[in-house]
Amino acid sequence: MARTIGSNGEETAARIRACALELIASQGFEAMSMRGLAAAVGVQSAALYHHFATKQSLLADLMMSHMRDLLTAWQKACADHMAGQTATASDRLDAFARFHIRYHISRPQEVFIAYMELRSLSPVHYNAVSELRRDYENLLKAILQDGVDDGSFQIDDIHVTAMAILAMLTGITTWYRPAGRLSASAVEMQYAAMVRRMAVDDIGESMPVQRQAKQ
Amino acid sequence: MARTIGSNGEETAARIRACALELIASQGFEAMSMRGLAAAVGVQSAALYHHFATKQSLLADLMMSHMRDLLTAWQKACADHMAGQTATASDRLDAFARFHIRYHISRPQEVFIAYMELRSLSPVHYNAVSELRRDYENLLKAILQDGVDDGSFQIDDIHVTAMAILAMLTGITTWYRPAGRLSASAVEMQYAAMVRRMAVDDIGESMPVQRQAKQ
DNA sequence: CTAATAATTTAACGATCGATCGATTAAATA
DNA sequence: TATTTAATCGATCGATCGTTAAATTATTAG
Repeated sequence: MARTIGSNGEETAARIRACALELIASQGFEAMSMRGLAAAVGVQSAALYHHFATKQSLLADLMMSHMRDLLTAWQKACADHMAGQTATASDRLDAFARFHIRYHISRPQEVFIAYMELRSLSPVHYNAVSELRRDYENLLKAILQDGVDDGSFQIDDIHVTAMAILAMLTGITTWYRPAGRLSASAVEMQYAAMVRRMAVDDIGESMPVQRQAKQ
Repeated sequence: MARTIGSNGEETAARIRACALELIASQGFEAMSMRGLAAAVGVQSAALYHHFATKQSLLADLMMSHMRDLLTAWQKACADHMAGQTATASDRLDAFARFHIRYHISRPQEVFIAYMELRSLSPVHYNAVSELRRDYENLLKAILQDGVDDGSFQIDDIHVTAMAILAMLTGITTWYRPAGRLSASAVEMQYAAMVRRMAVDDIGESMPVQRQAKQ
């Protein structure tokens, strides 16, 4: 026999993925040609098809990987930060916001593609990615619901608030640059504060249950 | 002589623009072919070049028109709503948010294209569109700055807050559907409330100037 | 009615697209 | 070493891309 697994093929596949991320993020999926991708990898275009069946399946692979990594990273962040102990809804919302910001700032290309190239996916792949995205959105919604149930959050509509928070946070990648005026941690802090304000209405006259004052 | 101006050409150009909006919004600019656009208009592809020099200039035309219409509409909304009289920063922020939501909800395709196809523009057109976009962002920033100056807003960073608000509001177009669970006015009300919370920190202990309680 | 011009069609150019084929190279097992 | 198979290359397929040139139709001024 010969080359069983992981000799050189996985390394090339990884390089293809990395180059595809860069090219798709900068040019868009439709604008990226397989020949251009092959040239960036340093290989002939035919070699790409040894690792990915079609251009479409390459995009699906990238987006599914991103969503799975995101969900896994959040599980790990949960396990790390609050090992065993139960946290308040406010703390969990804060942790979620900070996690989302950090993760998205550290992977701008994957995030950009995941939100921009949904329409380039075939219906089957679109549904698969959408399902994972819904899972992620539901994580935030569950936190918001808990906060509403125990009276610590004042929210009109869970879905609307969740969409607003996610759009606001994900939008960071459209303007944030590591070499810019603000550090990543400063951005994280400010956005986390805004998320808190969106869920907790600290207005004097309209207060329901007893308040646990954050910060 | 013959057909001087606006006989039939402008009508066709308008139909081209309308079909292009739909196709670009659903497929993306790169994925839309000039032949496909011509078929949607009900004309041969060569006829498109009588009205637009290139595919690129068609996109630039759509995006520039959108940005100009947006800025004009805001000026008109200002003139209508607060004729002559000076409004508080809080009222102006509320008006801006509601205007932005209404305008974007009523033109989902233009908005989607304006935010998604920036990278498909040539450098020259990109700079021109970016300039108009910066003008629009500065309208919001000026309101925020006024509110900070007179003590009615509690904001860490004007730029960050403006980016957050715009991302949050513009994101509405990614999930809102006219036939959906929520009416446009309900969405407008909820988002306007969230914007107010983001600018005005109604927390009890950290209060500076006297408060004008909204709503 | 005629001349001029706007608007559109027919036909095609060169380029590039995603994808495929068979041949070739490289590595690892038996 | 012989054999097997992963990996890549060189060449190319048919389709489609944006765009153009020339011919044709439609419209209006003079």
